[in-house]
Amino acid sequence: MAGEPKGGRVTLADVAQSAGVSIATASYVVNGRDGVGAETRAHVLRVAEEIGFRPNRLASGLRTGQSRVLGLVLADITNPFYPEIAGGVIAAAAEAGYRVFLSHSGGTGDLDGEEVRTLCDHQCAALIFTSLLASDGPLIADVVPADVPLVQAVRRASGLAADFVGIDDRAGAREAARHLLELGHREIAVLAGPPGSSASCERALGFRETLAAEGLEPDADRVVECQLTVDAGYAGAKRLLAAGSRPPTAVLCGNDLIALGAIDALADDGLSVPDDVSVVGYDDIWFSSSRLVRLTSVRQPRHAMGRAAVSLALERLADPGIEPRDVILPHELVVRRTTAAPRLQAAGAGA
Amino acid sequence: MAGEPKGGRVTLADVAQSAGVSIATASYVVNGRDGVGAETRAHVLRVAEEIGFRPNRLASGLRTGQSRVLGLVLADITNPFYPEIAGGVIAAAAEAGYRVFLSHSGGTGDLDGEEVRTLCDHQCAALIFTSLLASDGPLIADVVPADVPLVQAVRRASGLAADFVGIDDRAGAREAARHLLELGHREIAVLAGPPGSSASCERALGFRETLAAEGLEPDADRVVECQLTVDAGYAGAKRLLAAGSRPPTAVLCGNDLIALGAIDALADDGLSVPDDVSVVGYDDIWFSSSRLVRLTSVRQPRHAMGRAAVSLALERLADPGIEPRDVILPHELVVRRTTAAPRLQAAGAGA
DNA sequence: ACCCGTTGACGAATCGTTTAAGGGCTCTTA
DNA sequence: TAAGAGCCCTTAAACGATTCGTCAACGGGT
Repeated sequence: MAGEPKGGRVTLADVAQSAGVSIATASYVVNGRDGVGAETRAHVLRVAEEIGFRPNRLASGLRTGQSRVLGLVLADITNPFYPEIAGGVIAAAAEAGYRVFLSHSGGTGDLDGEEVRTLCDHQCAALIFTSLLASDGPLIADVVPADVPLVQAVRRASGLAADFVGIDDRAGAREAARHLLELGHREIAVLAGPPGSSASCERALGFRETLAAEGLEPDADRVVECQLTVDAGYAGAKRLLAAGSRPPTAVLCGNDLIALGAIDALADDGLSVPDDVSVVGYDDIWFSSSRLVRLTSVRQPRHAMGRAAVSLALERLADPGIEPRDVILPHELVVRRTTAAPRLQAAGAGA
Repeated sequence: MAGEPKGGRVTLADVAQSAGVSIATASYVVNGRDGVGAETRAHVLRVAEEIGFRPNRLASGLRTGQSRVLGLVLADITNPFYPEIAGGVIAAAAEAGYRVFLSHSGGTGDLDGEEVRTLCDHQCAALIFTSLLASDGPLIADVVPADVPLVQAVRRASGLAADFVGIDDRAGAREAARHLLELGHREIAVLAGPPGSSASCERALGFRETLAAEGLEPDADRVVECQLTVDAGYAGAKRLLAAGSRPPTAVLCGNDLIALGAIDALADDGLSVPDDVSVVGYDDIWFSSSRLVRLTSVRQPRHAMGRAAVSLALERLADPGIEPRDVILPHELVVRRTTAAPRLQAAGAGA
């Protein structure tokens, strides 16, 4: 009955012809613009439906310069933290009629300029970066057109005035450290994330300033920097155990993956968690709440962060003039089974 | 020095003008087509670089009808299995100069037609679905234009003649079941995935036919179907324990998330794994290899599956005529610490 | 009866790229 | 030297949608 006239897909021109109106009118109708009579509108809509019209987003994007597409750059897609952010981004984008391009910048998180450039070639309306490194700031400015809004999620690059969504990493870290102090720990090590990541820096800072306030600034071999992976956490913890004369009674970790690796390493050395050593993670990935793990960690509202990033992007798109904003979402220290008071002999040994 | 002539971005026309050639020539050059003199070519390339030309993929896509974009639909982005497939897809796509749109169809995995339609509106060159349900087949045919190649990964929909990439789920399941049999288990329960998923069905079939071959077809209350999540696995295992007069000595699970939930539930009931009950998962998500878990599971080559899906899509794009193909990748039963021989009293009780 | 404001619809230019068709050159060859 | 063959390059017409400016028709006010 109602087939496409040509071999290809149904275009606005087909709708216009079938409905006996001009292409312009058809366009106004399908876009819900006014200036079209109610009758005509209804008729065109019905015809469009009948012949199976679907707008070509390439064409409309070309004409308007607005592609209803967001670019999302994740650092490490295998870290469960990021897919959940992506979930929030995709959901919020879909609600606003946007689609999202997913990119990932390899494990280390440093940005491939060409990768981002090709993303921009598709005329993304805005770009959302999780996991920028400090050094990515200048690069990005070169690589993405000035009129494309940028949103930084989780981490921020230095020298980049762009909207940001995240949590107060330092405050979260302070709470984590204070939790250990309150349990009575005094021999506390830090398995920090890489210094290029602003979030890792803030966390490390929060850990250390809280310990320092108690006169507990840890010495150099009690602070190890490592990548944000299980393997790196394992290796880092091994290094920690090899270096100190005595193992720490607690470890503050830059994220949950490090914490997981550390727990493995401790177990390898016959140290049990939390009886011998307490471990605190950061991010509270879903895994951490499993009964097998029960990791004490600092929870980030991952899904909400993704949604907020989209809001920031769309708002800036609507009004490019506004000042860059920071959206700081609430975090929460979730205490589970990997932290406990230190053993008596260890706690009393200092005197 | 070299700035854009207009306020907007640098177009091919700008390159042509700056280089003193026609737009057509500029186009031939940037696309690496021949029929352009070596000198001219070099000159145009230099100019393009200098003034910062970047092709507008919307325009080229509109013109050619080919958008160098792949659509990827994942069921559950929080299941670590899928992001790794996505990683493979994105990597392979990038190598071929394609970008990928990421979509996810909510936890249950049933497809939202409108979601897929809007994906197609962006003129995706091909679509890759992980996690189709049986009932999605007819829907998809209605929803995506006939000239867009479809690739099914992991699962397949019934009545959809499209390329497929996955593993031999039934064979993997048979190996898992045989592993338990060889350990001496006779009281084996199954926590199967939802029947709408072809992969879950195949696995359940593989489990059951292997048990049946030993005369061990489990009775109805030893087979529970549940969604592919930790929570569902937990609930399913609870149901299992409540139903049977005696707990099984082993449980075969539809995927690792179910297995994780089951382990939690067993622990809740004071049953230890593997001493009281052995548990086998499926998928071998990265988590399962953690020392905290050490789940016996069937490994799927996730990254390779993503890459293979892209290959299938691009090959079909190049030659739409070829017959639908199945790419079956190798799987591997990975035996870890959640499976062991049954307790003596349990094993001997049957006689 | 005339003018004017309003409403509803349309024509045509435009976004940036690709590509078929064509047109000057130079060079070879008879 | 004229014709034919390449080689380079250009002209111009698409692709499918948006949108500005125009215009016909209609009704009401004077």
